[in-house]
Amino acid sequence: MTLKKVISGTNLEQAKSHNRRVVIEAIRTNGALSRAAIARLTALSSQTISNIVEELETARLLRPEATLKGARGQPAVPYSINPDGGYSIGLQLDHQLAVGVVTDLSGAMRARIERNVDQPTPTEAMPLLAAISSDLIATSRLERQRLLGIGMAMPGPFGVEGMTSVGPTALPGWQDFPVAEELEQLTGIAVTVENDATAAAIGERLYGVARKLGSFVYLFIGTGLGAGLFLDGHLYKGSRHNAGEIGHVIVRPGGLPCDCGKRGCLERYVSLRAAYDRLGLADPDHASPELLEQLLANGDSRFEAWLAEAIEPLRQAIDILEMALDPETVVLGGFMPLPVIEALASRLEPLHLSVSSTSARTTPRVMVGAAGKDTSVLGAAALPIFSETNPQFDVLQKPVG
Amino acid sequence: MTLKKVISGTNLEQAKSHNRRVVIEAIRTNGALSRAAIARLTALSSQTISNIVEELETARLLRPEATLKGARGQPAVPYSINPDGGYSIGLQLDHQLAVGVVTDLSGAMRARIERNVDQPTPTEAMPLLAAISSDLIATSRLERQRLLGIGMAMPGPFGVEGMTSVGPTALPGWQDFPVAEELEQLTGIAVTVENDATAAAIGERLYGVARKLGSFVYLFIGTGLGAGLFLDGHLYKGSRHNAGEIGHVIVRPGGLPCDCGKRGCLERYVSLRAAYDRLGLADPDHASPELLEQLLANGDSRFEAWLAEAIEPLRQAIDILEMALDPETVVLGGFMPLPVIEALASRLEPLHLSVSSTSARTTPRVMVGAAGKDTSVLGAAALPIFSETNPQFDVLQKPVG
DNA sequence: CTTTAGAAAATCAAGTTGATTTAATTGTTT
DNA sequence: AAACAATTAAATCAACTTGATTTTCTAAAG
Repeated sequence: MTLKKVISGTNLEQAKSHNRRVVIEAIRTNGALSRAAIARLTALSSQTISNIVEELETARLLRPEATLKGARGQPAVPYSINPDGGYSIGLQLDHQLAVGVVTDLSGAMRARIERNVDQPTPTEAMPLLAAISSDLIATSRLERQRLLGIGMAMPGPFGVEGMTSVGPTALPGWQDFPVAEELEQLTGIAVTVENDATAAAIGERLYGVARKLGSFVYLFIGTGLGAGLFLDGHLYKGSRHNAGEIGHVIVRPGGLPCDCGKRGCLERYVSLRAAYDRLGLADPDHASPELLEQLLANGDSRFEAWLAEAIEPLRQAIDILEMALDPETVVLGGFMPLPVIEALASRLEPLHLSVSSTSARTTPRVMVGAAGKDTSVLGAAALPIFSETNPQFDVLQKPVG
Repeated sequence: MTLKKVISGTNLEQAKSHNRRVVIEAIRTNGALSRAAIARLTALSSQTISNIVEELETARLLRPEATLKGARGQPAVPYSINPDGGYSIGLQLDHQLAVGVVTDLSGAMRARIERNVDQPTPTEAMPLLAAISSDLIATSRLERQRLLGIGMAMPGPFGVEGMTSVGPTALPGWQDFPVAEELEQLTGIAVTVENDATAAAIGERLYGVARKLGSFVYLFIGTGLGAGLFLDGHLYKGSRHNAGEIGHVIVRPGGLPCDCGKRGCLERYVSLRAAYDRLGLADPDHASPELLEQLLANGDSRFEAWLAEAIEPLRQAIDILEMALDPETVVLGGFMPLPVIEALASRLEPLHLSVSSTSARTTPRVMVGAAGKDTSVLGAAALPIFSETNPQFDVLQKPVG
């Protein structure tokens, strides 16, 4: 009989690792904090916090700010995240563009490289991505041992026959390609791969509008449509890494045919591709988001028609996410230009009645993401930082085997 | 400035509590295990396991089974969950019925009480529920100090204006009533309240078909329709306790009008109430699920028509849940009689293409729940047991304040 | 204006808890 | 008898807690 892998036990070492993360998280969400304040927030003793803060300071992850005077008692020394404590590389691959960035611990962009591609296959893209990475390391002259890893974002879903590689919103040829392993091989750096929506969600959680939220959904409007799910303080990726792939949910039974074989899929109405199609572009495979921004600015009537038609499916998407997941908020973003996102957002009201329609809300039901068009690369860069610093259940688990 | 409550730190005490739960969980999912086997599974040292097992044995939560011979080495003593180690009371309230049960640690029902009600208000129901509880304690003569708590299941959603108390699928008058607090007051026992779908999910996870699953969705077909979400080993309840309330998701834009004000809501097609309505019953408020079972057995043509019409919306519900959450499986159950659930399940194929349609599956996409018509009370009884024994992130957190 | 009490932050040193390590013992199979 | 697996016991170790102490400031009293 083979035994089921089970949640594993923990020990002091794991506990300490957790506590270290808790301290970082407390400072990240609240800004600079004194040792005493951290102790109160985390329910740990001030002595313990003192030890951890000292450790994190010598590791250069935290740095002291100017001593606070003006209150009674001994003046407090606030500590904040040291931007130079670590760096991360973010990569993003997409139908027409490969982008790479370096960010520091504060999420600030330190370098950026962009290369045009055209429906890249793995054989074409992998060397390019490796090259971008080494160029980034070279030009930003960052200390190699302070590099936390490479995070990569690409369109999902992953590994679904008849969906992953079919149709204009999917990247062809990547169906079962082991991106992370290959890129790790090529670069010698640890690689995390997520779909663009998940990456964007992490970005917003670490540095954007979702900084203080425990549960939210990032609705990513790109070539297709997907959602990144952050639930109860944890990233939820699904049992096969495809949670949030709601682009192919049916919102119009019998509606527009989709390449996946179904009719009336959400992303046939709300996505870059849906807009290009509605505009009747001659070469939708090479249209760019900037075009849409222009058309919006010009008040183009066909684009306005698309907007009007996209609103109700978008409302339904939000409705589905709210009803299924009861998040604190839904964040809108993606490759769709910010002005277009804002135009969509401003026309959403009245939203459908849902479990989110309660008067006792602290956050709006829908927010627009903070990171703009680089949301997905910046989010990708946030992935290694997130996995190194976020308090999560896994950290408590002893590695098994 | 008020500081954001943050994830709190941990210490040895919390770690031990976690490890105790891990041991119980290992035995629950795998059946009787020797100390050495537990040590291997949990990555804890055999000494640690020895200590914990001894402790749990004296607490009567575990009991030794017959020594295993036939292998090399010293014969192992397998330990299993001691059914008499604890008891739990499950309550379920609904439009026409109040049910209470006592279960032991193995989930076996030890007593059951049923009372008819009619659209009960809180003032009517609370004393009744308290009476059921004390009757259960008296008749089953259980040791009071081994009673882990009361779990209660009732239809959701909770506290949503214009939805919670509106329409035939909702219980009127409970909008903001503090059920748990009141019942705790009346009985002097700790009370957990969840919606029926969530309770059923926990039941299936502890004792049913979902015993070994890390992520699954329980689709509860009752008077209305809701889903219980078990994701990555944790119950996900949503930011306002209303996750999974997908009954009011729109599956037919412009379809049948719903009391919530929208049109084409899922539960207008798939629910007991939807079936009653489709049959044109004179008094749908007092129809019973057994009627549907009879009609199915008789091959009633109007009921067959409902079945046929319900399939596609049900497919869509499954599609939505699969795409949004990528679970290992979707479990069907609820107040709908088992033969009807099975009839629905057997007609589902072909399911929609989704992220679940991969050939590399270990579980079927759709399963029928094991607990039958008492699924929701039994699940309710499982709630206190779950919260006492399941390894979860919260356990590691030091209580703050 | 000076002094002093009070408060908050940070540190120190000893104490506690619970997992790990190491070694010994037991009982079975080959 | 030798090998092997399960269990037990004692000693050790890592990390958090506790309580006393020190530091440094503000505010009130004299």
